Amino acid sequence: MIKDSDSFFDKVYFVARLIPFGRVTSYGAIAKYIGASRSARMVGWAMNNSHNQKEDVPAHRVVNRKGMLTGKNHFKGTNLMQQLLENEGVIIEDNKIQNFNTVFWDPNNELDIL
DNA sequence: ATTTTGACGACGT
DNA sequence: GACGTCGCCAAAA
Repeated sequence: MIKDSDSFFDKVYFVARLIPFGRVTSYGAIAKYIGASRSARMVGWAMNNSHNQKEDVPAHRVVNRKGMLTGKNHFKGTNLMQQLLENEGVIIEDNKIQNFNTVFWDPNNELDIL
């Protein structure tokens, strides 16, 4: 479970790793869940830094609130992020998740069922 | 040390 | 709904 002693970044990584296969969430949703609703940008920054983490973070499952793959240029290839998502059954077209409403996973709504 | 730049998002116009 | 502003705060310049 998340402890208050965990740093902001650690919380972001923790939540990101909880995203189920084939589901996605938004930076803002994560930020809100960890108690920093107005710091969505920091979540994005955390993702950018996620490759430094010991355990890999499924950063490809995190998009902005519109469901657009704004961070795809931060991945190796030009379409790696999209590839990974489509591999999980997510429909993507023009850098945007088509079935966003169905694959969206909000930790605030679904994680607190624990 | 100061300024700019973002994987963002909520609001106001 | 498109567009501009503002808040947010860590890095890089």
